[in-house]
Amino acid sequence: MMIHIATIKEVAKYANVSVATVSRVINKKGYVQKETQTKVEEAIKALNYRPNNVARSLFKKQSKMIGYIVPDITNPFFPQLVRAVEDVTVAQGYTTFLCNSDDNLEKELMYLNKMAENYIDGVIIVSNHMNENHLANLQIPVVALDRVFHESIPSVTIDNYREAKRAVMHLVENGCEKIAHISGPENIINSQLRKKAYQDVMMALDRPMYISEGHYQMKTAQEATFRLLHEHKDIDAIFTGNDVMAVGALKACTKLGIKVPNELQIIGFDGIEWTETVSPEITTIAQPIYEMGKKAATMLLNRINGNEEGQDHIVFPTELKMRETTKH
Amino acid sequence: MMIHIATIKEVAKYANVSVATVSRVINKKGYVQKETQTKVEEAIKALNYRPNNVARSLFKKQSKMIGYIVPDITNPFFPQLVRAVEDVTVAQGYTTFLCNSDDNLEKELMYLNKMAENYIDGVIIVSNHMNENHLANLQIPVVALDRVFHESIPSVTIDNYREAKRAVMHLVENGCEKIAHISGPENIINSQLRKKAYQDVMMALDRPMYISEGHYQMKTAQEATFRLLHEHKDIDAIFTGNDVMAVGALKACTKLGIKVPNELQIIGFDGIEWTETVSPEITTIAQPIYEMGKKAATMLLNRINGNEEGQDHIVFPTELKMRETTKH
DNA sequence: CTGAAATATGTAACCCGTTACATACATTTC
DNA sequence: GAAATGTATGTAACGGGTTACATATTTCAG
Repeated sequence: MMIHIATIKEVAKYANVSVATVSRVINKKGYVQKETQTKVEEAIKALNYRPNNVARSLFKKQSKMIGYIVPDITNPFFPQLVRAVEDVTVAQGYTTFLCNSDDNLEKELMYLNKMAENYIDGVIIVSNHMNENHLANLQIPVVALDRVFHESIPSVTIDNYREAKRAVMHLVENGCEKIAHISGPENIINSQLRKKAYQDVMMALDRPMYISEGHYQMKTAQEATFRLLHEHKDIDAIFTGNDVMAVGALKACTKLGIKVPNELQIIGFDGIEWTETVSPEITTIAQPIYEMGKKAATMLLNRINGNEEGQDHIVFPTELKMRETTKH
Repeated sequence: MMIHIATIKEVAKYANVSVATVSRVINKKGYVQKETQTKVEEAIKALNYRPNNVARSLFKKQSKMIGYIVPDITNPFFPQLVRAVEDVTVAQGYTTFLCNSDDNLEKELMYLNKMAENYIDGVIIVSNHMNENHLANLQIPVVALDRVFHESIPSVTIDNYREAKRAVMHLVENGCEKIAHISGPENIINSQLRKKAYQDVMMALDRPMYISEGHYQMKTAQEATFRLLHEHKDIDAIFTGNDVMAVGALKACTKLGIKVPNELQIIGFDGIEWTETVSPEITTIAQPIYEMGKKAATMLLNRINGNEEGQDHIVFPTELKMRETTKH
C-alpha cells in the first residue's frame, strides 16, 4: 500500500482555492478570509498535508537547518556542547546537522561544502584549521566555539591561557614545589595556550618544568605520568591539559600507590563528568560547557535573522571546582 | 562583496552547451563527447560551480541525508554509536542529521516529520515508544538500534536478557551469596529485561533479592547503593543495569570504605569507557557498540539502495570483560 | 458619491536541478 | 543501400513550494 503524500496543489483543489491561498494560510501571511482559512485548514487535515521543506528551501534559499562541526563526538567534552546547541535551535524550529571532522581540515571543508549545497542556514564550528578564506565564499553565518580561529569570525570561548594559569597557581598556593604538566596535542591551539600558561608561571617563579605529551587521551596520559614520575620521583603535583588526561594521571598514581592528594596533587581542565566519576574526584577548571553551547547557538540564530550582535568574541568565565585531588 | 553562486544554467552558457549536457557531465550518465566534457569541466572550475543538492532532492525525492534519533547524546553510551553510523554513511556520500528525543515520543514524531519534510533517505532510531503505526505513513527505511520496538522494523541489538543472566551468573560463580541489583528506569525495555534476568536467576537459585532503582544515573545509583547497603549489610555483590550506575555503586563503596572486590563485587553492563577510567576498573558485559552502529548503518544503506537484507533482526554477542571489581 | 486604501484571491513566473523525448548524425548489419 | 543501432546534444516539462503582480470587491474618508 503506497501512501501518497499530499502536495499543496491537492490541498488547493480539495479546498477549492488557489495554491497561493493555501500558502498564505500555512505561513499566516497576507490576507485570507476567516472562512477560507477554515476551509483550507480542513483540507490540510483531511489530506494529512505537510509542507515540503525541500521545495520551500529551494525557493527561499534557506533550510531551517543548522550545521555543527566538531572534531569528534566521542570526546566527552562535545556531547554537552552539541546538546546545548540543539536545545536552543530546536526551540526555534531548526534542526541540527552533526559532523565529525577528526580535526581534519579537508573533512571540515567537505562538510562545509555539503552544507552549502543544502542551503544550511548557519554553522557552528569547533576547529583549529579553518580560516577566513575557507569561509569567505560560503556566504553562511558562522560561529566558532571553544576555539577562536579568526578574529573576523565571532566566537564563544574561555580564556584558556588565563584559566590555565589559575590552575597552576592553585597548585602553587597549595604548597606544591615540583609541578609537572601533561600537555595536549601540539596542533590544538587551546592545548598550546594551556601549556604556555604552565611554562610562564614556572618561569616567573623560577621553578623547574616537567612536561610530557599526553595527546588529550587517558591511556597516553597514564603512560606519560609513569614516565614523569619514574624520572622525577619528587614531583608533587600535576596539571593536565584536559580532564581526560587528569583521569589518566590519577590512574597512574593509583597504580603506583601514590596517595592523592597527600603525596601528589592533580588538577585538570574542562569540567567534564569524568572528573566526578572517579575517586578521589578531580579538582578542575570547569568551563560552563552547556552555557557556552547555548550562547553560541543564540549568537548564530541572531546572525541568521540579521540581528548582528555587538559582541563578537564572547569569553566565558570558568569555575575552579575544588574537589579531592588537591588540598585547599 | 556579495559572492554569486553559479547555477547549472550559467555553466551551460559559459561552456556553450545545454543544461542537459552539463547535467550529464556532472552525473557521468548518458552520452557526452570527450571534448564537450572537457569544456564543461573547465566551465565548472571557472565558475566554481557546485550542484545544488536542494534542487536535486526536490526532483529525485531523496536527499543523501540520513537521520539519527537517540534519547540523549550526553549519555556516554551514544556518542560511539553515532560515530560509527557517521563513519559508514559518510563513506557513501551521506550526511547525518542528529536528534535528541529525550525518550519522548512526541519529540521523536516531530523529528520524524521534519525528516520526511526534508526527503531524508533513511533513519536510525533508538526508541522505546515507536511502533509500526508511527512509521507506516512515513515511507522511509528505518533501522532500530539498541532496542527492538517492533518485529516489522529491522533491528540491531544484543540479547539483553541472556547477557544480563550471564552477568549475574558471573557473580554467582565467584561465590557471591547476597547479590543486589540496581535497576534502570521502568519504561526502558532493556532495563526491564536486565532486571528480569536478575530476578529469574535469583528465583531459580532460591536466593534473596535486593533491588533498588537507580534511573540509569550515577548519582542516583550511588544513593540507591547507600540505601541498599544500609539496610542489608551482608550484601556481597551488585549487578547494575548499566555501567553508569556501576560507577555510582563503586563510588558509594569507596565512600563507605568497603573494599571492592574483596568485600563486595560489582558488575556493570554496556562497556562504556567510564568503566576503564575508575579504579578499580569495572567488570562489565561489553556490547560491541561501534560494531553495532556500523552494522545498523550498513543495513540502512542497503535498504535505501533497495537491497533488502535477509536477516532482519541482528543480535550481537557481547563480551564479559573481567576486570577489577570482580574476582575471577 | 468618488477615489484611495484595505481586503481577498488567483495566475504564473521562479528557485535549480533531472530526465523523457525529440532530433541529427555516424556506424553497423544483412 | 536501407534499416537498425549507437552516439551526441538540445528542448521543455517537472518536482513542490513562494510570491510579485493582476484583478476584484469592500471599506472609508472627504
